[in-house]
Amino acid sequence: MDRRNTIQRQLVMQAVQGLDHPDAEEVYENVSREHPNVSKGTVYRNLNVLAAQGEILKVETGDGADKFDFRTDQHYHLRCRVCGKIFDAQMPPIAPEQFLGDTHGFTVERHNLEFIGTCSECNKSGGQKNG
Amino acid sequence: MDRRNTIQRQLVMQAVQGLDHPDAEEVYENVSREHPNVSKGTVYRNLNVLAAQGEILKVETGDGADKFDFRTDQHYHLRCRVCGKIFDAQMPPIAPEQFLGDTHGFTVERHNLEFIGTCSECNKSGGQKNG
DNA sequence: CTATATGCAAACACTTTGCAGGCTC
DNA sequence: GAGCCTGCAAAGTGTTTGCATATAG
Repeated sequence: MDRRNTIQRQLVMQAVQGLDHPDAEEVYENVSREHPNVSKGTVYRNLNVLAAQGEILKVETGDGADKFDFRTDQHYHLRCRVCGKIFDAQMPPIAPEQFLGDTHGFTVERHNLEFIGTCSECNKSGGQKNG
Repeated sequence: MDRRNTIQRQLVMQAVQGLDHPDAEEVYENVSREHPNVSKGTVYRNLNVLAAQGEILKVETGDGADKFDFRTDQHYHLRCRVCGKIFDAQMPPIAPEQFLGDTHGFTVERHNLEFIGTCSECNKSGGQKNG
């Protein structure tokens, strides 16, 4: 766990902070713009390192590529099922564990709550998709 | 949308009903046991058709392969971050939308709530993993 | 009969990894 | 200067798809 503060790591961190729920590809493009020599493998590795350290959040949507979030406090997301974009939900953290019955030995560590639907952009363009 | 009730489709449906949150691979193995000629592509296609028709539920965990669920009523899952298995949560459906503020034009259609942690099996074997 | 479904294999999207050399501390 | 980190490219995992043929309705 003896981590080093490489240029590449800093660039990846800055990209995540400067973008809105980017995926690895978007982070790579953003970093590449100024530093074309940084490889995609390094971007993936650093995203994982930063997420493991808790400095960023990996958002596994199960719908295409994973997204990354500079907000690490407990919060929830809206996910558009048409374009896949993620938005922060305006909603306070809840304690759903209080409604949870017997878990049969399962130890709950955290929870995810996501709202699925269509974003305002996709609503406009009438872009529908089965769902 | 003129669907046909093929043997393969029925076999896939039965496999999902007979297994506990299987992924496509498990469904394929289960079907193959008695019908080795059924191809994996057909299993994937039918899982998607059945999910689109609402006869089964596709559970996108973002952690490895998608899982499938014969329960289609609103309910929640516990997901083990060590072995990836999914369990039904003992918890009534909630209406989190009532806590949700301005969505800026995003139309919410449904929500997912999942609890992440370690299952009783993995607790026993002391199988830890970063998390 | 005809459109939907199948089997097969190749292609796909996203992510991880082995290796030799480079850089941080 | 020890060992984490990088760039590159290849490999890995899970899923979709093009095509010719088969089959449900």
